[in-house]
Amino acid sequence: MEKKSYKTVGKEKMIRFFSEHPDCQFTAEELCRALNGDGESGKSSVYRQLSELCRADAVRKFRSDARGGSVYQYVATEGDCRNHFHAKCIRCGVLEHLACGDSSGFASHLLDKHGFSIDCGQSVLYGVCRSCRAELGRV
Amino acid sequence: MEKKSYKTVGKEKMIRFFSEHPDCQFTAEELCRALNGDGESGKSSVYRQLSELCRADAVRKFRSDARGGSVYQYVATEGDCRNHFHAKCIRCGVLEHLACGDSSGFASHLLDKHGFSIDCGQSVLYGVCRSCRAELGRV
DNA sequence: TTGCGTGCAAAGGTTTTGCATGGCA
DNA sequence: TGCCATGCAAAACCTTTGCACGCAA
Repeated sequence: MEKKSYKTVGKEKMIRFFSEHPDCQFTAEELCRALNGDGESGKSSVYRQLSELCRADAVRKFRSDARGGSVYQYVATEGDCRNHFHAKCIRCGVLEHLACGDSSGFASHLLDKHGFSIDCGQSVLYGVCRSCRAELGRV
Repeated sequence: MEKKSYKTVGKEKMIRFFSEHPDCQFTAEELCRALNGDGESGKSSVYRQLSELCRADAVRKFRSDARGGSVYQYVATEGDCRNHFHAKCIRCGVLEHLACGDSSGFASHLLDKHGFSIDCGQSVLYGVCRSCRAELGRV
């Protein structure tokens, strides 16, 4: 049994914002600010829209290890991101899609040798990206 | 500049409790109960001890996906864990240390080909472990 | 008109912080 | 004796829930 759903400006604004920033992660508060101007109004609506989008697999929720909250990211091409790892720079925040052979090879190795079936969508590697390493001189 | 540190019974009890349960994860509330008998006294001390142990890399903090809290797990071999990946089962919570050649090989590949310097300590791969896959039948 | 979406406020849970007291060195 | 660790309470924080109103269909 499907539930009815109305098309509202709030929902559309969130989906548009997400689709315009496919590789970025946002906290709920950042989304409130981006969608409503100030940061106070409409928190509950943002949370309700987010949980609905998560249920529909259009957005993925990550628990941010840094601080107590969560971050949300658009799932642009659904099937795609499920099959490769992601590396997130802890300095500039960029998210890189590791869609290369070695990435999937490593996943196969984990499954074959360790019996571990990785959920790539949830698995984010943290480190420092190339350009930030250049800025820092050396890591 | 090092900070002084006193050896107290509270700290010792926590470290002993953790070392007696090396592969288990506990919420802050569970630790309060285990260390103090009841569940109410000494919450703040438990949190302070935990954050100190996390800073010392003796305990690792994971955000529990179920509800808003975190779980804490003892890190048996301290320095080692900085040089290999970890895979955490999203079903049973077990943490596997991927201290094999392919693991470090993948890290080298990320550095050489993608310019990405991974911080293994922060990078946890999420998936389903061997025994849970067996229980589930198939994944 | 129906009932879903919204905004506001309040509640819920987890973690942090302030402050006075107690205990280690 | 100095100062770190503790316990308690209060605050901060993120998220969920209740309720009345507005708006889509």
